Amino acid sequence: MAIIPERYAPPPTARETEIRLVGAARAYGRDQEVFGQGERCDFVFKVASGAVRTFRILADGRRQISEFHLAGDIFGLELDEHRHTAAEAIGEAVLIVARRVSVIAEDAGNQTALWRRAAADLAACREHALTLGRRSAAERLAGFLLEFAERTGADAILDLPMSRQDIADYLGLTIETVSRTFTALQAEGLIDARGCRRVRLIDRRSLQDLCE
Amino acid sequence: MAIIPERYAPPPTARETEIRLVGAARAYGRDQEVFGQGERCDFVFKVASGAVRTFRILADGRRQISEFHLAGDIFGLELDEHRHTAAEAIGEAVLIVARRVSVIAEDAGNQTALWRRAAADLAACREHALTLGRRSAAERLAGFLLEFAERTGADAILDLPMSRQDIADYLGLTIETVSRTFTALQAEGLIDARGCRRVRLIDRRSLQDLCE
DNA sequence: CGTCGAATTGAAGTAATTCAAACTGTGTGG
DNA sequence: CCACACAGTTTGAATTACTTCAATTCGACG
Repeated sequence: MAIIPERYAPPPTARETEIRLVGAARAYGRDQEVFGQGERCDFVFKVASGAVRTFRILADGRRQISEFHLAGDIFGLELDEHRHTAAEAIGEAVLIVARRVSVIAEDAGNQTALWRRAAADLAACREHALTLGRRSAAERLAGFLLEFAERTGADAILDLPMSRQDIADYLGLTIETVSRTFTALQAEGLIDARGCRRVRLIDRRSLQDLCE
Repeated sequence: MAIIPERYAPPPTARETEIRLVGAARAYGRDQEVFGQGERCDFVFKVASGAVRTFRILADGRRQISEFHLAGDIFGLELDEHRHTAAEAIGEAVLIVARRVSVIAEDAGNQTALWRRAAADLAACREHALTLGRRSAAERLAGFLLEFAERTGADAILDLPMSRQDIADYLGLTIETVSRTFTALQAEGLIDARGCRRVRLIDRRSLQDLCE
């Protein structure tokens, strides 16, 4: 098949695409549940401030964090009637809460935005799957730090809102392995971990190389 | 916040949702590339017969298969201008090839279908991430066999189109571990592997229990 | 029946886990 | 203001699930 290039406007990047979402603000405390697995999904959320984790858990408690949601991110919109994932505030957080029906029952423009959002999340999830399936602990952590830096637009100093346990459950590792890997990256001079929530990226290029 | 249940029509399940897709049929041979990572994504595909793998690869060749696409499945629709994933026919396959623009530049109805498809894929990808991050080899393989059985509507006998290497790269394992795990599941009487492409599910309940 | 790629099996090695102890830093009460 | 408590983190030692490397064995096809 001849692949014939054709022109179309480059789509806006993931996080620029705006879904119209109107609702009330609500404050959540540390580790407070936003919604649980199996609940009806009648609401959609947008992070006004703070951070949220969405995750799936197995019966024996093993947890896989799907995503961390930071200020500006929309989350909690699922296809199914009931939730496949759960969500909790990581620290103090303020969320905009909107009715699901007000978001999905809209015009074609919003439908397109909806699709863009899902497609961007899907691409990110596939990248995450590659990390979980095929990368080493050091590669996972390096990738996580760079991803976080990019998302927050941080220069070199990162203030991580999440605990080591959260990072471990995001990266498919144990808390001990995450901790040891932080230590190792520091020993190699790639990062400077000043306190467990603050990290300075020293050698970004080497971190990048780690993730290929 | 009071969670007020509200009624809305249950959405059709993932694979029922039809995206209008018109295009020409094209035959692919074993392991033939459908598209590569980085290529422009001007086309969308639907499997008429056979099976396709989509995957991401790292610079050193490590591969993570994102999905297996079977008859009726649509794939290859990405948000970005360039492909983040690659696709290859697993065996002989016939695909319907449609222009991307003919799919995304449509009415609200199709936009909704587009979103449903992406949302369903996203839910599946998150489940996959849970598997890759948190499940053991036996749990992964049991889950894979059950997922395949459900998707193909097979009663007990499965005819797997993909090799052990494909399964390994889908499950984030090595080919040897997959092979050993097949042997182990057989030894425990959960499956009967008659030839490496044909599997009979004997104790579905126990397989289900393995995945929780 | 022989060939060749794919799959299985075996033995040794290793990255990450598990279990356990020590440390750190932050908030609290004396 | 210091000592204490405690939750989170780091470090250490032992274990293990999975990988790696190396032979076989299987099975499809000429």
